[in-house]
Amino acid sequence: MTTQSIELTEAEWSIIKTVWDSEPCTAPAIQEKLFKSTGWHYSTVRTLMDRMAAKGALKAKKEGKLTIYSSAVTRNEAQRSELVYALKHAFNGALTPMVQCLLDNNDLNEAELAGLESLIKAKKKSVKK
Amino acid sequence: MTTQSIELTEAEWSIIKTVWDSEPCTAPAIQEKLFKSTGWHYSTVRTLMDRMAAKGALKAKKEGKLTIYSSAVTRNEAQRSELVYALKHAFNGALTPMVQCLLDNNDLNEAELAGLESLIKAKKKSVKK
DNA sequence: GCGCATTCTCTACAATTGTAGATTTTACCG
DNA sequence: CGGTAAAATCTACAATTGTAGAGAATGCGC
Repeated sequence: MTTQSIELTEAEWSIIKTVWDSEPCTAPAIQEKLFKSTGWHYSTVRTLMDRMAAKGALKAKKEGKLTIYSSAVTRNEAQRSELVYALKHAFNGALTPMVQCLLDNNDLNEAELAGLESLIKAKKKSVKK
Repeated sequence: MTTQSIELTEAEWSIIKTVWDSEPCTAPAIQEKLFKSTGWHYSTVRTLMDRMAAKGALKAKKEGKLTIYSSAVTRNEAQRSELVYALKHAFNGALTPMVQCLLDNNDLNEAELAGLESLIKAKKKSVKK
């Protein structure tokens, strides 16, 4: 299994997040949804989407005159790639310092911390098993 | 305080990590240290370092014919920027899912999980206070 | 003072990324 | 059928990123 890891650029993240929320979809639909936040015109969105299809982040299928897009990577895969990138480059692959940095730079309230704690507890259980 | 957040590219990460380990330093020194892993020639490293100085990631100071470089951002600041980037783009700013993804995609042993747990416990204490 | 090694400076160039205009095609409505 | 709106195609272009060569400057050792 070639865990092919697709790196997304900033603009591509905007696109794919919108696609995830409404796939299958057309470029005009994505453009419209993104216009308010980005101001991107149709050709911009379209170019981005075609490039993403070319690099395997989206799938494109022609249906009459329309091109229907859907995602080719799941949200989880994309998130994982992003984290792997950060982990490798910024933290030399060491996860604990990464979590440390996360905790130190976001002020979480007690409830959130408790939430994280139980995530870890759950994980411990599944590891032990 | 304008928390100016410097985004580093992949190549720039390699450079700045080497600089952190030996600053103040010269470009030839960095080039030599990186040659084995990257194969980069002097001009490549030099160009990267000058661009980084231009964008505020490094400081450069002329000393006779030599240019002495040092970092303009700390490791921690750079790490934080990288995480903020991932957090914003991939996780819409939600930290818990990010940690979840981290846990799910790296197989940690019990000891590491215990380590994370105590990080969180410690954080909880400092929040409460 | 001269040559040699070291370092610097300047320029270059291809690939990727962000952004979009101009023109063409398509298909539905009247 | 013919006009119009929607969508597509094609081309473009500036900025950034990765990569480096060619030639100039500097300064040390003899």
